[in-house]
Amino acid sequence: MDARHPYSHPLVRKIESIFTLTDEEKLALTSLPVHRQELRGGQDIVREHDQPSRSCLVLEGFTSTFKVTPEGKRQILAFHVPGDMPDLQSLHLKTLDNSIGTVSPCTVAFIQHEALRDLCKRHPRISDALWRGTLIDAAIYREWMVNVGRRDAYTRLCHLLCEMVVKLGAVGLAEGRTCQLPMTQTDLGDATGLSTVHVNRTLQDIRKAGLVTFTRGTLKVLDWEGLKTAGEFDPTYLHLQNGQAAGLSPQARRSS
Amino acid sequence: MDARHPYSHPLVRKIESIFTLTDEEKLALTSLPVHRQELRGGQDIVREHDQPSRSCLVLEGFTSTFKVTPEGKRQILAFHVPGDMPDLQSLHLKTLDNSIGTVSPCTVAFIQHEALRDLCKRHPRISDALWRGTLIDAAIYREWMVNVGRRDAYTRLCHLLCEMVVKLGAVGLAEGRTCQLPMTQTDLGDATGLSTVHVNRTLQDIRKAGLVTFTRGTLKVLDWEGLKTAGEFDPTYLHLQNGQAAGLSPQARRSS
DNA sequence: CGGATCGTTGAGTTGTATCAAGACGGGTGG
DNA sequence: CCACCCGTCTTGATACAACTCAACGATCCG
Repeated sequence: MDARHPYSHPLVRKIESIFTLTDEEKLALTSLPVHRQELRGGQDIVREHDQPSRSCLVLEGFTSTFKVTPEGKRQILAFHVPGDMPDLQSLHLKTLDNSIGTVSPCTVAFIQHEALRDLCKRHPRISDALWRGTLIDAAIYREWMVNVGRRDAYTRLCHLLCEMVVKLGAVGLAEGRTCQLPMTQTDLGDATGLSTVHVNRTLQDIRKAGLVTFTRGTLKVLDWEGLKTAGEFDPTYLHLQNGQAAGLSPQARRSS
Repeated sequence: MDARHPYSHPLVRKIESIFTLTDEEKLALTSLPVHRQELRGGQDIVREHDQPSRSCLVLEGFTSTFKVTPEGKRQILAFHVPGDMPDLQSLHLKTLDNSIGTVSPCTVAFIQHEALRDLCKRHPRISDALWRGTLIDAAIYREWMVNVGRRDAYTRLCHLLCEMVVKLGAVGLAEGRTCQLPMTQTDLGDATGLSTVHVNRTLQDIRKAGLVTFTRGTLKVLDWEGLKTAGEFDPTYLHLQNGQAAGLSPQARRSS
């Protein structure tokens, strides 16, 4: 068990960042029956038009939500980090309208809808917290739409890098402003609506400007203020509590 | 009261398209205290960074959710039609991350968060129905991201027109495949991430192809199958029940 | 030491933006 | 009832951001 997180269950951690759970609620969460699974990178977890009877919780690694157009173009709609439930929506919407796959090797936990529904019925506050989580996902979609629709390639990529650093910082996966980012340039292109070639050239520009170093899997922010400005990044839409929005790790936050 | 809709309260209508409400639930919904307001077109209802203590329900007219970048570019994130609650999310997220404004003259009803929270606590099924509604909003954001990120102008606009016809059909506001669409070409551009000029030229192409007529606020679909194909339109993401997805008005559906 | 995946570069093309100006049409006031 | 105005729609000319195609270099790994 991690000293920083007295309750290691990721759902407990996540909800406790919003309000304090009672012992009964914690017990209900930690005793949820789950089915753990290890997955390689680049695998599908669920596919568009599936009608799953369970949702998944990311324990380790990165997953993405995406759709593919009839011509075979892929649009990544979201990246998910440990603690996220990328297809919680299937609890209320029978048919999936997007696919979910792993970006890097992952550990995921599957939870039956029946168990989740039971949990929500018995614990309305947990139900509300899960609802809130899906509302934040929607807020991120909104911001990504602005990104893709109205910003140029340079701004778009800076914005995405800012978001990833802050999201990872909020779950304790960024040391200072350095983090593991396993996605390929093709992934970044599919997430920002750009071609791989253009992502490559634009990343070079961002590096040349001295904002970050970013080589195969690790991102290091050299100039956070500069990156934020270049990416027009305002973290309001992530709806984080307290100092999480600063993109600092829990340790750094405690000492600030 | 409208013969087609024995309960004219828009929330009752909307939820009853998913499951049957008990009399008690209907009473709780219809007796919600609301504050009605008439608004002209082009007015803001709420603004980014507001912390509202109420949410609004569109009774008549069209509203849009949007954000504006630092350089003044606007991205419209959603259009809302009567029966929608465009800022229901503020019930769980304190600070708004987007603005909402009227596209055409509107009648809206404001409902205090306190009343909504009370309603949800007493009636978990209604709470779930509202949650479901916000999940569908998120599904629409996802589809729009594909639209803006991966489709060309022609396909993008066809897709948007398809969506509007189906959404309006589902609430009984489309006669056959004709409906009122009060947005300007600038609005369409801001929704699709295109410039006004390009929207204009592309609409001309769509008209020339014989898919629609679209002048002065009314859209008439001439070739529904053609428009659907051109727009790569698959209504799964709207998560409608029954024949609503066909884009027919309730009358047409009944007789089919 | 292949083979596969990912990153990098160059050259040529194109979809869409921008700028600028005119046409239309509905509303308002003289 | 006409003149004017403002928002919207339309058209033309030009510019450029980003795409495509194609090839080559780096790694990593079995």
